[in-house]
Amino acid sequence: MFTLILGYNIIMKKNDYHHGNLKEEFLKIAFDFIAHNDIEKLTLKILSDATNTSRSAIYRHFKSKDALIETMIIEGFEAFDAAVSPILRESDRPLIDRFYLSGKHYIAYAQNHPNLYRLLFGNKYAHIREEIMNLHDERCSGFSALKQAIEEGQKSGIVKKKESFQQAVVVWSSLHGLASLIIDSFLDIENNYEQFYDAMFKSLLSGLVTDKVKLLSILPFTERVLTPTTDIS
Amino acid sequence: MFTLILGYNIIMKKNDYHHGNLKEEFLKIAFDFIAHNDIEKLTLKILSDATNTSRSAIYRHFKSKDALIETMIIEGFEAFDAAVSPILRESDRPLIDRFYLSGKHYIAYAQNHPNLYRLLFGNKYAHIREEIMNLHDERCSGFSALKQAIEEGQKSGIVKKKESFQQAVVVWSSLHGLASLIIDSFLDIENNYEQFYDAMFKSLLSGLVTDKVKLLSILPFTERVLTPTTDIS
DNA sequence: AATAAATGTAAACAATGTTAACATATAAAA
DNA sequence: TTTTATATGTTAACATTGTTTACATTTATT
Repeated sequence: MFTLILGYNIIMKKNDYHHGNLKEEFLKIAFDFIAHNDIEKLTLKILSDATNTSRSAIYRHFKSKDALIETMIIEGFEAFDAAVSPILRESDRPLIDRFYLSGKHYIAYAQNHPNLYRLLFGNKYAHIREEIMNLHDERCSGFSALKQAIEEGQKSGIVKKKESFQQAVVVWSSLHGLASLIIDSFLDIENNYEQFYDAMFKSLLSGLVTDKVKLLSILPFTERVLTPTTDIS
Repeated sequence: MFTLILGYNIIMKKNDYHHGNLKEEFLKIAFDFIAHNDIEKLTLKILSDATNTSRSAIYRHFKSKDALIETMIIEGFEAFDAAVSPILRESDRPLIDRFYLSGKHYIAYAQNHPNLYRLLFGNKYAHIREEIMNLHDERCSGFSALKQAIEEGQKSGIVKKKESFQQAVVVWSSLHGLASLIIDSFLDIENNYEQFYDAMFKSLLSGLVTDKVKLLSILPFTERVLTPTTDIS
């Protein structure tokens, strides 16, 4: 046992050997850290200090720092997916509403968890991400949910009958691009990103939807859900 | 003077003090390096080794590593801009062709210079980029060229009369997103990115262009320039 | 020719990820 | 229960990195 001093007062005593669940605690601290800091700033010292362990204790639970990051990426994708893709599968909701809402959740999640989003989709740990997943496996369920929703729209005559993979890439590119521009602060209108998303959604929709549906479905939906856009004509 | 040995032969003699133009040589080596390697792998040791100087020589020419990166960002944006935005200003070329070509150059430049693209638009050195430029100053001429081209289209009745800034953001987001997905290898069809770009361009166009132009201008242009898309209907 | 400025070097720092040798607590086997 | 193996923790040392300080040499200026 040793005495842990917090601030100026002796607060608690703590068994310094066999922490209990150090592995989970490392992960929790790491996720807490990137909630407010860039992933690049995360060091092993931060983790050992926060757990009152030695600098090499983490190597009993992760083979390397990269292995810790790998676990974070896996868990991160699960959390991201849970926030975005279930909406696409809500078959009782109108398809276009599902597109709109899941995209909105995509942007919102990126904005609320910028460091996690960069960890998942950025380049720094791409070598790790590439090892554990690709676009076509089931772990990337968000993309396949999008593709399936597009195919559902094709069957019901709402969506143009093109290659659904290509269509999904177009949609995803736009979302990823807007999310990236927002969180990497290219767009300085910070808390009003919705105007950009709505404008982008309208554009995407006009590219996706069949001509015969355009006049029927879009306009009522536009009035019902979208924020009004400034028409300067 | 000292003898520089390259390979097994004594090739040249070289004054080891006062190199001449070390600053430019550091930059050249750095740009050459990121042509084939990630910017994160660039170390000061690589630069000093390549110039046969000491590890601290670079501090006579740059205040810090970040200052070197800053210069690279400035010069990098100039090169990127020169490859993408002049097309938008070629007033003798049809506007839609200009949109199409400059976007294509955007994607191609990103694909051919992935590490430079990430340096310019990624998060790692965002703190440096933010210090030296923002979307609204003239150094970010690519964006304002896009915005101006959109406004030109509005005047001639081709482009919908909405907020041109918003429209430009939608276009840029899509390009940035697609470029990022390509260079961060989310799309494994490496050398056939054109199908994605063409699909995206069509989608963007249908969002930008006025209804009355849609049937007149797009279809001929589509047949003239775009690669045919697979229609699975 | 003397002096100042520019440009180079060498040596040392702290921070980082990592490993090796060692220590102790817990679980399993006797 | 005792013995032993395994899991988990510590300490000390490494090389690598960006950086600074003190010093050296070349070039430019007076």
